[in-house]
Amino acid sequence: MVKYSDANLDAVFAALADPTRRAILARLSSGEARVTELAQPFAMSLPAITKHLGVLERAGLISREKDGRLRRCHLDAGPLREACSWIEHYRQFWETRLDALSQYLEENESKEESDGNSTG
Amino acid sequence: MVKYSDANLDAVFAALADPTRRAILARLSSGEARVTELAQPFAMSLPAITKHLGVLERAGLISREKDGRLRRCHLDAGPLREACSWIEHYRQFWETRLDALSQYLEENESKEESDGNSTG
DNA sequence: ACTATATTTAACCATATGGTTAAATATAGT
DNA sequence: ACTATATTTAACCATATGGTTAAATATAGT
Repeated sequence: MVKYSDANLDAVFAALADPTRRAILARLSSGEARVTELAQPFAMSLPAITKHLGVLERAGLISREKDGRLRRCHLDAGPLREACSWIEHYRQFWETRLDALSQYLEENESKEESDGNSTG
Repeated sequence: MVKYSDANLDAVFAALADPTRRAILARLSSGEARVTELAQPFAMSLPAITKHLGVLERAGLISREKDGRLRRCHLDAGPLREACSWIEHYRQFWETRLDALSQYLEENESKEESDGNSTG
């Protein structure tokens, strides 16, 4: 029953393709924050953050609410639903280990814990 | 227990941000295909497709196997796992309807079917 | 060897992206 | 009104992206 547009997916995935923006979303997942608060952890100018917020807002992932001279930003996770459902479609392909890479990663993850094998 | 690099997520999400590339992945999910086969549905030159395949390959989402003068491409869904798990992290935010947008969309979806309310 | 087919590479172009600094805007506090 | 603070806008820059056409490369088929 999905009726979202492809264009929306474009914007959402593009927004997620930047580590600064993912970090901003992560931050907002623990509650709303003002722009300066969001900017604080980054070695980047405020205008750069404003731009990132613009990208996130256009993707529908956050909204900004004016509150006096500051703007409170909060997470709008809605669009992540369609992104998730797009990716989920491929779940079988990494879960059933149809691809070698996934298998390789699996093995390495286990090795990290146990490491009892002298395969090398 | 995720240990993937951020850079990898960047590449994966960026790769997914293009409708042509998502369509290519969709196509490959029903079995491997040659470059010309993949190119066929698109009103776009072959070199453009080659570039898209390059982006997908660099993101680890496909691999190309040389087979005579043609190249068989196949899906490597592995990297989608981390992308999925990143997004899944936010699942609560759209499922518990903490955000107004998600709620709004929900309502509109139901309204499409029932439409018995005269709330306006 | 020659020709056709499959694909990539090179060179180019327009636009988008991610950053900067300086200036503008809006509100809060006096 | 003046000053400080929060944020955005404008102008700019370098690089990335997504496309093009023309040429190169590799293999298949004769």
